[in-house]
Amino acid sequence: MKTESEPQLSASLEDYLEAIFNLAGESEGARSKDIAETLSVARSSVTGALQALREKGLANYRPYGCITLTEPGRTLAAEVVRKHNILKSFFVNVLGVDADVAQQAACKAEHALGPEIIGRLLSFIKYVTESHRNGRDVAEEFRQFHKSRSGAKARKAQA
Amino acid sequence: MKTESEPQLSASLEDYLEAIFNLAGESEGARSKDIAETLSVARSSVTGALQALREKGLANYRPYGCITLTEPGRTLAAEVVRKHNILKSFFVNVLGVDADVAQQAACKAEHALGPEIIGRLLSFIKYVTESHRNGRDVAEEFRQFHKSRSGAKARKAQA
DNA sequence: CAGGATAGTTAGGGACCCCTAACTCTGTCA
DNA sequence: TGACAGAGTTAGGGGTCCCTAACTATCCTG
Repeated sequence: MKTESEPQLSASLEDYLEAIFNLAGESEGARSKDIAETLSVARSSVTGALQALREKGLANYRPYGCITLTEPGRTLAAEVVRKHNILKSFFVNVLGVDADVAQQAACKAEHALGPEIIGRLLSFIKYVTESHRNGRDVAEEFRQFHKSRSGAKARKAQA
Repeated sequence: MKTESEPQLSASLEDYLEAIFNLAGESEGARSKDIAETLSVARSSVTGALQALREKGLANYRPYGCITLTEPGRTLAAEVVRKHNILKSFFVNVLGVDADVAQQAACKAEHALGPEIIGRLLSFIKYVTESHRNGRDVAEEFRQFHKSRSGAKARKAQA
């Protein structure tokens, strides 16, 4: 007997889950229209996704009703959000990328990386942070390194 | 006039491009069967992809003929391969992930990250490598850090 | 309460990507 | 040379995801 299979959520459905999680956090339940705006998608696409999420037991949804996540849905969404934040933090705080570039990249890459790499990335961020407290700021050192490198490149290109 | 649009290659077609690039490098032109094996895909799917790549001017292909890349195709493929290698190198040499896990993750993530982040990642690998030569091996330091952290976690979980 | 604005849904269709089954082509070996 | 094996293709179909257009429900305000 198998009431609920674990069907490897698609990247797209993960995005919907994440959006609902974020929107439902701010208010009480998400609105279809806001999900559509968040994901830059037509409202009708949201309806379809909600039906899929309901079938998988991840979202509480009935036509014209307000949208919340089930317990398993919340768990899954939280994991996606966690990945997202770890990636964004790595891009911003270690690599020194702009927040909005990091945001977009995290959104795409979060579907591609498994727990092994995500775990190490988190660990790495902690390592870099501690290096900062220990007076050997790896992130800052790298930023200097990168600046001088790319500066040299740019000068070369201009010649 | 615009003879050749640049249609944002899909992740799937990028994978085909990469496979052809790698296979054609080893011998003279790739074989459909080997592409199918490399990508774990049916042979008929390869035919479809080849037609798409030909239409985009990226692959030289005619039915039953041998498969090579055009000049623009090679350029694009080289860029994909470059991304792939940078990611894999970061996963292996900085994060200390197993080669095969890194390989798979790089394959998925390479489609998600833009030039800005890839560039910085490359820079970061160089930085870590130099830190090694300078007697302050960031990668090694991190591996120790990660080991002690995950060790502590494991011990905690066992208690 | 009526009617309009807005939100949400359904219907229908397209793009992409993959599959299996059945066919055709090609090269090789007796 | 003829026939077989294996490579490659075509036909047909399924799944996902998205869109527009048109319809329906809901809400709010006069």
